Amino acid sequence: MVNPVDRRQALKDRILAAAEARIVAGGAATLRARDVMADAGAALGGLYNVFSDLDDVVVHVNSRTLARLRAELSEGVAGEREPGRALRALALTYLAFAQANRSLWSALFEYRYASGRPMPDWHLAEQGELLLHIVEPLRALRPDWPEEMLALRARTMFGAIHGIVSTSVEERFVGVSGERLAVEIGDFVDVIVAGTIRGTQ
Amino acid sequence: MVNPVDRRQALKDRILAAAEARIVAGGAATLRARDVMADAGAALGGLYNVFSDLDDVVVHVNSRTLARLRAELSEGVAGEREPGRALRALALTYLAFAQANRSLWSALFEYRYASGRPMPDWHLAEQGELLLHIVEPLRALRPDWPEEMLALRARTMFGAIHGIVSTSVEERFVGVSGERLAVEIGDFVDVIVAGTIRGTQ
DNA sequence: TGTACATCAGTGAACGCGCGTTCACTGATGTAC
DNA sequence: TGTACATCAGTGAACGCGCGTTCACTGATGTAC
Repeated sequence: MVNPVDRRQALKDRILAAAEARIVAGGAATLRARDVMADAGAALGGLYNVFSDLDDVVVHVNSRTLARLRAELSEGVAGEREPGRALRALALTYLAFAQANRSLWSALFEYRYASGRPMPDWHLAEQGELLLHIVEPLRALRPDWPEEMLALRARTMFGAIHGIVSTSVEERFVGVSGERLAVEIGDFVDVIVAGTIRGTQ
Repeated sequence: MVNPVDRRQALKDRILAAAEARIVAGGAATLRARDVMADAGAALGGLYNVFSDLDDVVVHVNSRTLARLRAELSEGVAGEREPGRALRALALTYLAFAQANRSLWSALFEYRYASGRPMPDWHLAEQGELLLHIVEPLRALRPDWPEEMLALRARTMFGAIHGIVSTSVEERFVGVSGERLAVEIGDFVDVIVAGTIRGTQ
């Protein structure tokens, strides 16, 4: 009756949904194979039929989170014709996403494989595509820059905004209200943009 | 002959030195009580005579790392009378420290207690003092700002530089040579400083 | 100086348990004739 | 349509082990007399 490929996919989806809910509730570090499979309504061993191991499950959850983030970033800049405003919108959307998805966002950037294996290349490549969202408006701002320079500056901007956001999400140092932080990040981006336009090289 | 308080302190020091070396070699996540105590030349149980648990050892290593970092930051700005140059020096010193102490630096900012307990307050307070290094030149730049504003901006600057540095140290996205990164961060700080002087509020 | 006793830092074998992963089994589904 | 057989997704009890932490013990050191 039911296509076995569909059944398999359905199980995968249920596992990912369960794992995602568990990460939202308690963070990736406390994720347990037993809990996930119980929530997914399948036997423990079933996990290893459709994923290579528990780390693999987390990476796939991260991949989904990343896709959602990228979709929200695209939506966030939609309609911003002025590149400076687009960069501002990206940063603020990034902040809003991190605040609204604390645990999933942390898992995306802090989770490490057990035994120090590196993350799989396909997922690192996905993460790298985050920079494309920044490169575009940056190119509009500085059409004179070569591709390499654009990539480097996009990386720097991402790092800076990511750092400010994570300092806040992890509640390091003084607490700041969400609104005040948004203003702070907005001003910050404006300063960078002004400096980028002015800059000569 | 030997003062028991000294002996105790000597054991503590040996444990911290051993733990530090292990973290340097393999990161805090792979730190094992057995390895540390073997390296320290003492029995496994001895750890619990002088520290409350293994997490406690890591926090004390982090505390030492932080002290070294702060010392290097102080040294890095020494003699910089111009506040803009001082901020630049702080950022570049921070980068150099992170590059020269990858694992210890990661442990300092990424390590989490098992079972999700929060870090002890005394250590969070120590971390908070990092901001003081930034507040000082910032105040010289903008004597008109109230204390609160200085604290907020210091936090933002720290987050931004920390984010750029960690993006690099964790080797996320495109690789960049150390020298190129230093130039990038230097330029970045200059832009922020220029914007800070110009800014009105 | 010598003897008996008290203290307690230091020891390391043993405990305990959490948890990822395996694997022999089963039963539902599909296929051949 | 019916029967025998093959397949394989799905099962879950059991394995195995890594490792933090404990605790009854010991022996070196200090103290009293």
